[in-house]
Amino acid sequence: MISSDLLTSFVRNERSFRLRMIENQATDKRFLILETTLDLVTEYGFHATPISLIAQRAGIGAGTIYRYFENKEHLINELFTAIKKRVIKAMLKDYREEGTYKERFKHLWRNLIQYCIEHPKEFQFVEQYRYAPYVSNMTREETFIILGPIMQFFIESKRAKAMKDLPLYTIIALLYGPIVSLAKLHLDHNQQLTEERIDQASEACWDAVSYKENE
Amino acid sequence: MISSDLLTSFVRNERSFRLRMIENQATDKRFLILETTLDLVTEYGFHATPISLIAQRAGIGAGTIYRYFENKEHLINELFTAIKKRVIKAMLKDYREEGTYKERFKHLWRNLIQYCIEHPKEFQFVEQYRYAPYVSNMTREETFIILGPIMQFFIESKRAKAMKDLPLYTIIALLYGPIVSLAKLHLDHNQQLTEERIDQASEACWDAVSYKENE
Amino acid sequence: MISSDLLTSFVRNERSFRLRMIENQATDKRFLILETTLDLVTEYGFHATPISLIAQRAGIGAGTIYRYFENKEHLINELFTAIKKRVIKAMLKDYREEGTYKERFKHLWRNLIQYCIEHPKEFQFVEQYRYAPYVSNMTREETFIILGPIMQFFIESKRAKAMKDLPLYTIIALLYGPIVSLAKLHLDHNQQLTEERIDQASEACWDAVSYKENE
Amino acid sequence: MISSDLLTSFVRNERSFRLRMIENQATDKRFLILETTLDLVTEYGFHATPISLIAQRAGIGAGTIYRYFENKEHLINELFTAIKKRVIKAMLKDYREEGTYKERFKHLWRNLIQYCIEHPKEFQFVEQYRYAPYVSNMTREETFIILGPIMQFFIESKRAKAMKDLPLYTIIALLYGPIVSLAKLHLDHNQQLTEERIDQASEACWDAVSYKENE
DNA sequence: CATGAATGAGCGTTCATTCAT
DNA sequence: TATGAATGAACGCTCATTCAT
Repeated sequence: MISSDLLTSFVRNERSFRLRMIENQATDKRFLILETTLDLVTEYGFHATPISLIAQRAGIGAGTIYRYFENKEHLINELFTAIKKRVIKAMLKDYREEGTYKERFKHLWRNLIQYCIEHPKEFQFVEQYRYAPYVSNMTREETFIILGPIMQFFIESKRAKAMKDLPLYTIIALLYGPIVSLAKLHLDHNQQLTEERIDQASEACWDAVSYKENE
Repeated sequence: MISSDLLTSFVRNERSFRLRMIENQATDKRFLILETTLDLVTEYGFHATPISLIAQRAGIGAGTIYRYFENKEHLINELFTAIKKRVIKAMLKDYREEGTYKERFKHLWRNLIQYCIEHPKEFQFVEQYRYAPYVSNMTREETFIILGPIMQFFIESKRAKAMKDLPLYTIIALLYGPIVSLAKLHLDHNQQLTEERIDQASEACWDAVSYKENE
Repeated sequence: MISSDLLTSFVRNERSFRLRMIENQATDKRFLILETTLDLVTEYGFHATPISLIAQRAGIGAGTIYRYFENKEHLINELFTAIKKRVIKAMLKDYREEGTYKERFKHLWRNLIQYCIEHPKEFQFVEQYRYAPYVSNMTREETFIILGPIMQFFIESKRAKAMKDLPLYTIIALLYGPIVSLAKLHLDHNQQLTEERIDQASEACWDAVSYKENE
Repeated sequence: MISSDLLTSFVRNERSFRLRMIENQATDKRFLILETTLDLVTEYGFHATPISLIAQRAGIGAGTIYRYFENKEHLINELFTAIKKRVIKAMLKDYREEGTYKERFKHLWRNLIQYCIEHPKEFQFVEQYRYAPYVSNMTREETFIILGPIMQFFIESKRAKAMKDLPLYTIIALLYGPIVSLAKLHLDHNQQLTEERIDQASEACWDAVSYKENE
């Protein structure tokens, strides 16, 4: 005979298990919709991927999408934010605040370009909708908040005279710009961006922002 | 009585004059449509600018646009090509194959960023539709043909050991990438990209692609 | 030890009690749905009040409504009938078959207009859906059955020469029509329908259907 | 040989003829849409008659409707106003400011009920949408402006002591209410509203608003 | 050649209804 | 029995494109 406590406990666990299942199912469906949207929007563009197609490809009803996202614009914005977070996370992967500034820079820089190359859809999506009129400003501002740690690195590097005393915006442009261009050229022309080339480019970028004597 | 030859000649001239007029009118109308499209597409985005609005703003009938462009996609593509040509032309403005490589580089680089800043609509348009799925690949390849002279400069610079021996793609990415990023930040955040900052950035770009000892 | 009879009886009572509870709960829920529907439909109109909203406002699940009503149309029809019954009941409140015909008429008439003014939602609902295509004819015929007692009054009044010998339909129109119009004007224009004005109007209505010399 | 004046005149007439044709075509199409809408909305109700059905029944494209009406709501509102104007016009048909007040009243009253009976669709439409939430208030106010002449009649009648000194709203309710009720009953129950019955009813209405001694 | 009225396919979105839990 | 997530048909509306004038 099972003790009443054990039974109660079982029932409670059973319920919380179910709740978790339901929650997970919902999360999964959200995720499914987002990923399907990413696929299609990258392939066809925002306006050429009707909600109905997303639903079809996701294997769900069109109306279901509206249970998870207020409308198409919100869906895109959430996808945007989700990807941005992944990008930042990837960039900071295995990053430690140790070693020379150059080493730390190269770590971050390579993480980022690696992600762009390995996740072409995410990269294309972000680049395509970066300044599209229907990506809300709030989303763009959010970006800056999550970018905080990286900004901190730049500021420190400048203070330590490892980097030139350039405005933050200039530094970002000098480092992020080439990544975008390289990734675009890589993906568009299907030409191999080898380890060697990535290294060359990262060295060149460091040359752009660092003092010459500062090796 | 007028000689038949003269009359024939007059008639021929008359006709060719008319043809030229018509041609010019036609050219003007093409131009008018393209410029109006640029204005509207930059402001509202491709899918938010109906053909009817372009016609209205251009002061012509909607059907007329279809006499000059096969359809909306072709219109965008032609606009894309037209702007690209203007960009290259602006980049090569006052460019002479004289002086040091650095000087020549800085001339080209500044010409380009200057154009982007002074022609925000053209810049935004190109950036926005650069990798949009409905901009045909042909157009993108055409770009490379008109970019010929600039490529030539890079090849020469490398040969003269003024530039590092990097793949052309890498060089383009290192120089063009920051321009795009800077211009975007400038236009988006309305923060002044002063002469000083432009110079700083161009110096940094040169540092990226040139040998350190190579001043 | 309890006698088996008593136990049986207890169980039976227990069951019938439960049944009654369930019945009451069911009745309550039906009522709750109907009232919520009335509120919302009056405020937003039939097609602007989704089932889901009714469910939400009623604090129940959307599916539950379908346990009580076959579909939305049936729900409206039942609401219609329910309100009609209330109207008739209100009209006959404190009505006695005594006094002069005029007095009795005025009692009924005032009861009716009073109800319309005091229950604007019910009034509006009935008026709005009176001849809507989706209110079934059966419902309208039912009205006539419950209107029996009032019809009786008209017939008697005519027989007693207190009322003109007009067709029943004409009498109804002459008495009910002004009530609807007055109530509509009252509710729509928020102008006070004072006791005095109600009395004036009821007198006028009596003048319409009674013989002049018949005071 | 035709004189140049005549030719010019012909051309001018020709053009204006064409313009008129175009104008008429447009007017005709507007009218066609309005009448088709009236038919369908009366039959099925506003929300049960999709734009697509109106287009189909009118033999035009769905999009065409939007060239003539901003949206569905506007279409309904314009139909509402158009019908109201017809009603007022019908009411004032052959009306002269001569004869006794009673005669004049009966003329107006009979005109109105006649119109309601002879134009059941127009009548039903107005009654159905009179206080529907999507009929704008402006439209309702417009009604009062076109009703001006009739209001004038009431005011004069009261001043001449032909009518009781009742508020205007009360008079309207006493006279218009029965018309609506009679017409509804007539149309709903398919029972003949004979000349005799109409006369009886109009007499009764006059009794309602006039002084007894005032024959 | 230029026009713009007409078209209708196709979109985003809603919501009555179902059904697994 | 009650729920509410899921569905998908159906809606209002837009706009690229055509074609009679």
